[in-house]
Amino acid sequence: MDIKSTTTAADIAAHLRERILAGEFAPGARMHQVQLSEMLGISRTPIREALGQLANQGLLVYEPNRGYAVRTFSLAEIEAAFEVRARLEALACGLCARHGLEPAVLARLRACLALGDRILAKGQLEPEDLAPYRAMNVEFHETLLTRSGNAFLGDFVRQCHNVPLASDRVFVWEDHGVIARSHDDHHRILHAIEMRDAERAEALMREHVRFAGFVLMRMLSGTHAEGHRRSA
Amino acid sequence: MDIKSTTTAADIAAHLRERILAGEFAPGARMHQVQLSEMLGISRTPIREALGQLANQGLLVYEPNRGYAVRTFSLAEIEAAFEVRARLEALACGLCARHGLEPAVLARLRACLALGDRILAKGQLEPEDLAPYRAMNVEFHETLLTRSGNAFLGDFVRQCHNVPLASDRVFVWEDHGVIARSHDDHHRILHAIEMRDAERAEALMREHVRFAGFVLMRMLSGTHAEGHRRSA
DNA sequence: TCGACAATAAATGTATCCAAAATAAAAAAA
DNA sequence: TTTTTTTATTTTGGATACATTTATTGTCGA
Repeated sequence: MDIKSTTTAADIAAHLRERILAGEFAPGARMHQVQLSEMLGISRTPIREALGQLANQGLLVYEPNRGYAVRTFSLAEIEAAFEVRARLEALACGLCARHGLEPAVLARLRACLALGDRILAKGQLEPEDLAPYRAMNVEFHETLLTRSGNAFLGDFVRQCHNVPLASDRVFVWEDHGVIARSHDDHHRILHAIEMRDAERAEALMREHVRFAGFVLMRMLSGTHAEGHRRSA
Repeated sequence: MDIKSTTTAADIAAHLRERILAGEFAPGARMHQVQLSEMLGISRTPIREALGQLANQGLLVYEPNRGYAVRTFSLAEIEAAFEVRARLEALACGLCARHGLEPAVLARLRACLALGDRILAKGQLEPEDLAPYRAMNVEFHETLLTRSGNAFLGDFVRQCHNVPLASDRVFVWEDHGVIARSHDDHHRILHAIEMRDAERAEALMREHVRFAGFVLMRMLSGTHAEGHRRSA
């Protein structure tokens, strides 16, 4: 369970981050420094630095003289994270539409849409298609964030993105209808960007993220069945 | 130049943060660990932890094997920070209007407005009124952020708030007309919240912050001789 | 049996030491 | 003189040792 020999604090943080998001460290679990240092074969100093980074990224909580623990996110916090994401990704989208995107970037986004189309055209989501679709989805959103020209958006959205991942790992986006609807959003969003319609692109992305949040909340809470209204 | 004897890494980070925002460490300046440890009379270990925290908060930049340096913010980044702030504070404002605020909170906000009214009623901003007005302004915005019920908003906005402060020119809002207009915004914002008009509260706060950003950008991009360092 | 207090164990916080990398400086070659 | 190479110094990164705080547990007393 040791990591590669060239270990810097950032590497350790990334390593632990993966394992936390994978659910290997349960929410609320204490992150003992000596235990981790023995587990990874590294001294406590870089471990501490990595834990501090993760705490500042919001994945761990820290109490003085009591150490770090995996942060637990309430349902309300997950909802709050999606609310913020919706606004920030909408802003990124609007910025992209406003100042326009380079042809190469647009081509890459269109390629994302085409891949999603191919996967969804089967009418059913094969298990082996899940990872490619997720990667495509990440690239689509990340591209808009980075190409918005506003560096804060990406940083904050990534922090928000961790929240549901760290809370519970019992959700899979396997519902074909939900994904198809979400992917249709992508089409309309990119179209609005190409048309340089910032207002529309912004509104579409906001609802797109809010819809994802709604679906996730429904999966996590299990009972909320109230419909999610979408504006055209 | 030493700090209090009970020094934890968080204390050191706060201490350095103050001094960075006060302009004591110029943007781009390297933060030498041994130098800081001698300056503060503390060993390097907690210094390193504090620097890591500040870097994660976005006040410092870190390069492996080259250490930390005070981050420099371009004009575009300052503008970007205001753009994000505008959306996030608008969201906070809308949330407050949507779910309503407790009477005690509303009373506190009204007290803020009253204080601003008293200060502005003089027709001219006295130097001794600047600090109280600024404190009032901070309390007004912070209250809405914390009472929005969305913890991410406060965290992110505070990070954005550091950006213009960390630029090497910090300005005071000395123009009576600008402050009067800004304070009038406060009135209209609170009124919208009291009326539970979330849409309007959101739009007002968005424009309010954007206006502040616009004014600041004008000051920063114009002849920098007009600016005044923040007084201690 | 239950609670309070004390002693032990464990974990965190800090300081110091050593190694590796980077920067600066000095010497050698063109 | 300029460039390159080598050496020395500085600075950061990691490991270990010590101090302080917290948690656990065991004992005593009511």
